[in-house]
Amino acid sequence: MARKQGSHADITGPKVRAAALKLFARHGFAAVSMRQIAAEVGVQAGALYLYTPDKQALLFELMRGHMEELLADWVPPDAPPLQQLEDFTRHHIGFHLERPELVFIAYMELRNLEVGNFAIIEGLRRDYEERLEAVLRAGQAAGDFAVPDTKLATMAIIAMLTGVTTWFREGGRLDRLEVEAIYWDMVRKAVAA
Amino acid sequence: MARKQGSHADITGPKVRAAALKLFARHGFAAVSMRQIAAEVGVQAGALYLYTPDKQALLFELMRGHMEELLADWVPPDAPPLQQLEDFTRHHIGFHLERPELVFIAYMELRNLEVGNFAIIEGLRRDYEERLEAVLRAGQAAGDFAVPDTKLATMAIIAMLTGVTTWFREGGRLDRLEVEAIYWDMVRKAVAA
DNA sequence: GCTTGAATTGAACATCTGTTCATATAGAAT
DNA sequence: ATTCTATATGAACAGATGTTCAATTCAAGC
Repeated sequence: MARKQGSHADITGPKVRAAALKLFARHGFAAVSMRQIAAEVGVQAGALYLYTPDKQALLFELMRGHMEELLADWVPPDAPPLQQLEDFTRHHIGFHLERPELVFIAYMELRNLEVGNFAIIEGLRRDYEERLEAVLRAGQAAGDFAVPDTKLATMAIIAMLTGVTTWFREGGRLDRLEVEAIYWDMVRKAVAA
Repeated sequence: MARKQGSHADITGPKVRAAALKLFARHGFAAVSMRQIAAEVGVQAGALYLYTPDKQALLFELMRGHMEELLADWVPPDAPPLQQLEDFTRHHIGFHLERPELVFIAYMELRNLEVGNFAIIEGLRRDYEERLEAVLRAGQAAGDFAVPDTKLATMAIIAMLTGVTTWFREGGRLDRLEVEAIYWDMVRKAVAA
């Protein structure tokens, strides 16, 4: 029987995830203690275990949620490969710039996942890469692209685009749309026939 | 007065750095204890402090050595910008593939550096980026390249090239020279006039 | 054979780790 | 007013943490 408005569970739960996100991104999973997360939430360490079975699950759920949102948020539009690639490029940059902390965690904390959890995240990542590679293969088959190796091109493009999160600062010299345009220019030329 | 051959200091010192390198790369700086490093060396934890003032210095010296070697190992050849860029591309990939553990640490453990150490490593990294950007600017001025923004192109190229270390496996489908050639093809086209 | 001193041990330090659980609190439902 | 229960506390657990240092080892130089 759920409590009504007075209940704190609906508030504390998200706060725990938000605190873990912030602190893991800032200091790294291994360097953050459950007591630090609890302090950020404004609660004692023991209370965290009402919202997560353990510390590992806190990390895993952040990463799983991120990857599943990424996969749910982009499907290739019904358009020629070149336009699909532009859509992918702009979406990848935009999506990642909106979630710098999750991106950081998803790329840096893979080695702190237990083997089973790692396999799941790796699988989701491969699904995402596969979507881009399918676009490149289609464009290659259609003669729109000249990509000597679609697998390498996939990895190269994703690494290049994700790198934006390492230097982009809101309010800096360029806004997101300008960055998207410049990167799309480079991607387009890199795969051009 | 240094001991002669029987001395262990000349052997244990490098072993300590090698053990730290291996374990930091595998599990992350924060997740590795001094006792684990000592066990890897075959020594007790206390003995490590004959070779490093503390754990932080162990990390910092690994990163500093890596960045300084990188900077010492590549200077632009006396050649046109296009050829300088090819040389940079191939060298960056080759250098990084030869040191996967150091690369991993240099990119993942920045947040575990104390502020002063962080500033030093960041400075070295900027020096390296500046070298690539100078090549791009020269090529742009000469009309060889059409780069809308040399700073962004610098970051994009470095991210793309460094990404190779995340998937490359020795003995895989492609060898280093093939990878270098494919990446050079993409870089060349991405900046082409 | 004795002395010297670099190299190493192993115990000790105060503090922190993730997790559990009996107990307390306080708002909602009766 | 009383009961109920979701929510939270705070102490306890067994062990790990980085670092220090007196005591030990043992080969080199005399």
